[in-house]
Amino acid sequence: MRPVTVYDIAREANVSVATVSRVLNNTAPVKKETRERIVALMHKHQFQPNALARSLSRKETGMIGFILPDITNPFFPEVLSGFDYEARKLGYTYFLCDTISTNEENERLYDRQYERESQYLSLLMEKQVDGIVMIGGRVDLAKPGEELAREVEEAAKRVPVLLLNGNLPQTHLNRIAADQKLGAQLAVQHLIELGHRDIAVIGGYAKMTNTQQRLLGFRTAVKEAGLNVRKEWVLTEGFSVQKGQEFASRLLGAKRRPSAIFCMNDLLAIGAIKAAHRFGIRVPEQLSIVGYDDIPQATYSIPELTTVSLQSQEIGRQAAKTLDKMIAGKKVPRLQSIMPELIVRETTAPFTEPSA
Amino acid sequence: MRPVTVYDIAREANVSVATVSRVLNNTAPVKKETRERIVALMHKHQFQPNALARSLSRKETGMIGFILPDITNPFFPEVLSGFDYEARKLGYTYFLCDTISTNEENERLYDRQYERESQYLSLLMEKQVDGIVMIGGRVDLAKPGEELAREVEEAAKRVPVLLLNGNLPQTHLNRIAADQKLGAQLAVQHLIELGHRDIAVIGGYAKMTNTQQRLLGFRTAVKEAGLNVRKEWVLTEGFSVQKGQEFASRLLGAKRRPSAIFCMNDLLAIGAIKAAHRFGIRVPEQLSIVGYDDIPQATYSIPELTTVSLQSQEIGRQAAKTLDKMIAGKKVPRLQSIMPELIVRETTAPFTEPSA
DNA sequence: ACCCAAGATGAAACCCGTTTCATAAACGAA
DNA sequence: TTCGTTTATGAAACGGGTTTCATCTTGGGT
Repeated sequence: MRPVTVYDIAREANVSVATVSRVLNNTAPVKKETRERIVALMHKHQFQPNALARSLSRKETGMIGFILPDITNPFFPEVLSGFDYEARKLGYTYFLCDTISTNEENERLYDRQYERESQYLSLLMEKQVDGIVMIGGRVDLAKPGEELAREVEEAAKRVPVLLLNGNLPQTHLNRIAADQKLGAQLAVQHLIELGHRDIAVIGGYAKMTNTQQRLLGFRTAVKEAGLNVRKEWVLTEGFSVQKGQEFASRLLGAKRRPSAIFCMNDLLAIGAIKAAHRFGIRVPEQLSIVGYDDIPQATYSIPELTTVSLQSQEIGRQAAKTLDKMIAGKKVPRLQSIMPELIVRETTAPFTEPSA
Repeated sequence: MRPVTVYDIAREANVSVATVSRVLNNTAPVKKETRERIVALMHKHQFQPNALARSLSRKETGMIGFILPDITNPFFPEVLSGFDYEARKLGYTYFLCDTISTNEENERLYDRQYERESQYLSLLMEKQVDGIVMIGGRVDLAKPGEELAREVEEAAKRVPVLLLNGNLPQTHLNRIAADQKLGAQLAVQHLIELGHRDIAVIGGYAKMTNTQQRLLGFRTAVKEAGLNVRKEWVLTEGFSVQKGQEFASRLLGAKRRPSAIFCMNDLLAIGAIKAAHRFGIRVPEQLSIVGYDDIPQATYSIPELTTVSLQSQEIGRQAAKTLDKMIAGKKVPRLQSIMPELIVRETTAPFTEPSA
């Protein structure tokens, strides 16, 4: 059966479609009696306005595109859940756009991510979304090719675009980002206060803005304490538990080993804990570990992770609110900083001289 | 500036919009020369067809609604990622509909879930999605009120609806589900083969189909082995790490304690490991633990979790493929069963008499 | 009793594609 | 050369709402 339309209602109520539209949207006064008649008919037929038609003429859809690199990385569901909370309140629905590629074996490949982002960008514009938020991927690449950046800027001319936790150098797009440098500083200062002097960093990707920022924070904190950074204690290129385990094993297997490890995210930290366990090194008594992100899993491990909270949910919430303002044509600050916060749990302890 | 439309292209190319539409969709032969002229103009103006208008007349949108209870529960991103993979290949975009409520303090509330599901159901129909997939929530309630079930059925009359890992009694909706009973049996049989005779179960919600099925599997396996189930060793109502810790603490604090615990999901199992750790009980030497779901986090813990894999990604993939068929009007089996698989890792070991 | 503003409503245009139907031209077979 | 197909293309309707503009009532003020 054909769905019922405003025309059906209008005909049966002996009014024009204009009047039906008016009661539907409350956009002009309608005689009480007429209104009631129409409302009654709508209920009777379970009338549901066709959002496509409505959006087509209104030129607004209430739809947003949310582009992220990998939904199975627990950091993103956190952000998303904050975003969802506000977006829902504001009456938006959103398309989830995951840019990761997986092959038939479910292995995650990050190589075609930028291509995916481009595809989604234009797909979303065709779908006439009211706005787009991007997190990770290209947004977090320190030096994207001219072309990549231009595409995003091009999109931003047609529809509000908001970047989360990243940047696109040489563009001036609105963004919300945690202060990554500060976050790293917080973590490292904490270790230093505990008396650690031999501190390693693991993880991240050298090309990423966020990684560079965190590394910068690390270096700053270390230098401020009058210590220096040992090259072989800076291991990058990776963000997974697997990688964390690898990196930490390399550190712990060496003749001279650090007494503390700062990890670029919690997944790495979890891997580091596992590595320590394999080596029979007790955490935090013999090795302190700090993570980054404060994903829920940070409290699942034994011992629970000391980490830096990026207030992921908060970023998501702000994103929804800000994008809504942009859509409404209001001014919003070019950059909103989110303050990271150190969460001290169980993987850090005062430095003690190895008793052996 | 106003986006360019088929009319703009048509005018400039001195043809009618019909012809433009034809080259756009390749739906009828167009003279080569004309086609090239049009294509050139499209590129020149970066023409992007308005998906709303197209969908409005085509009566198909390429949009799907994906309703799930809580994206921060790592099981769902897994399913979603499989779904994403196939859906993308098939040319669909999807709305993510999270039905959880969060209050300002970010606490997750499950109380208004069914209400949310209803809202999303009608929202999605208004948006004219081509299909809807539902997982968790109402779909997993053993005895939904008449009204709740009817709503879903009502929706299913207008648009293909596919239920994942659940059921809606008294309706005959298509679904894809792992054999929950079998999964539980696998887990418990494994424990029994290891020599365990005192086995507890924790977690789940008594009202949920999945919980009931798993409980059934548990009971079946136990009885088949000639053992019996102790009431105080069946603790339900919860699915979180927190709850797992609570339940396990209760079991381990009692005078008589089980030698193995079967957990209704991995989160609970992680909680159980933590509890054991608090009690100074070694896993798996003194206590075997089996989880359920095989979320990625199952390998993050120390020791790594023995668990039952529901092949979450596979469920997601099947979902996309099946929904696509339904949309195309093809016949699909009413129920597709996914075989669970036991993944033996490190939290289970042969039973040994307490040495004390 | 008279006028103006506000209330109530309809006709028609508009949003931007797709699709049907009709017509004209080109092509190949008889 | 003629007829039946294809090929090529346009006019117009359609999908289902919103919105502008015009018209006709009413109600309140004086």
